[in-house]
Amino acid sequence: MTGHADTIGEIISPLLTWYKGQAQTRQLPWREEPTPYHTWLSEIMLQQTRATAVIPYYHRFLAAFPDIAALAAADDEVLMKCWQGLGYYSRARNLKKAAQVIMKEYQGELPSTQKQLMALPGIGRYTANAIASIAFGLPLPAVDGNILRVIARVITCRDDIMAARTRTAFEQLLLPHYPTGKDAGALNQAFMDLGATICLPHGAPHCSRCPLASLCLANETETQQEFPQKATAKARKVEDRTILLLQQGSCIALHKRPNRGLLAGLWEFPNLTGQLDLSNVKDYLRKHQLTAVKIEKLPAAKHIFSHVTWQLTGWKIQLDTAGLTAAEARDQFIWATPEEIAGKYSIPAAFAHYISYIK
DNA sequence: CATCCGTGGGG
DNA sequence: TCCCCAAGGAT
Repeated sequence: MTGHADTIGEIISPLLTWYKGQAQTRQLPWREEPTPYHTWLSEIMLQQTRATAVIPYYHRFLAAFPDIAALAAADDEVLMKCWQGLGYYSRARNLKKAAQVIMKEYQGELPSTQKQLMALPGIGRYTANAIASIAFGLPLPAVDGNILRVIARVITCRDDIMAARTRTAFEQLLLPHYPTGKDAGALNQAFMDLGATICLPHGAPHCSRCPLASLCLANETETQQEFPQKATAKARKVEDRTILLLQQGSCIALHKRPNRGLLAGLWEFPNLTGQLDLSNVKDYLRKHQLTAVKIEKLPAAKHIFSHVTWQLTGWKIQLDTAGLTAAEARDQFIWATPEEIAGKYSIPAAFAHYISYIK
């Protein structure tokens, strides 16, 4: 791979020129005022997430938490409600934890070095380099999926881009060529824009419009589709779950998920492993000392997470007033109004689908 | 190094 | 419908 040092050196200038010439074609709110806080927040939100999905969340989050001090003092329920639907919820918790460290250790100002940034919760090597380059002008390559794809094509590298050693090798390859100051962040963002608009991850890349086309080996050999190489992903597990909409008047039972694992700390409708039939549901109600006035089967649904698939069935159950006083139900559930479901409790997409069946 | 951790868009 | 995958990080 070291044999490609010349090529890497040659892509910097045309890429920067291209970015400066067309940068405004991608209007991204975090580029308007790239303060350290704005850059940090956007980079966290953008982890494994498309820019178009992030934009509305970015605006809402900054309205709720305009600065690091506000974030450090965030109410957890409000914080998670701001993140509802964006996924990878530990990102939100880590943002708050890091904000508290920044208030305590750095007088409310985000630190600028790679080492200090990487010590903060939720910030790894990529995000540290992105913040350090964009917000502080340090010459550090932010090796993300875009850079991996672009470079793998330019030098026709067949190494598995999911392997950590490949990321390290690409960073070392780029490092000696990185500029300082505004160009550092511009170069990282140029790679991101090129990856998002020209050197596409699927379908045919737009090589005719690419500033690197003349020195790209994949373009020269018309092998763009062969890169980047990636180890085949492991098959997802499939799990059956049954969701219960327990209604008491206009209130619905919610349960808080454990603080670790999938959808940690978020709110869910009571649910059980397996596909429950009507007699199973009646057993469940008896066991919890709940009396149903009406039981209704809901349509099946499927929810796909990154590593597991839920095959969902659902039951809508109208309870009589005893539902509120049964001991186990009282301890395990809170009874939320539709307004609280909409505006207060953070309910992930896997369960939010069933909200439409309430009432 | 492998596994876990969400969601929605696009081919 | 199915599969890939997007500005990754923590354990």
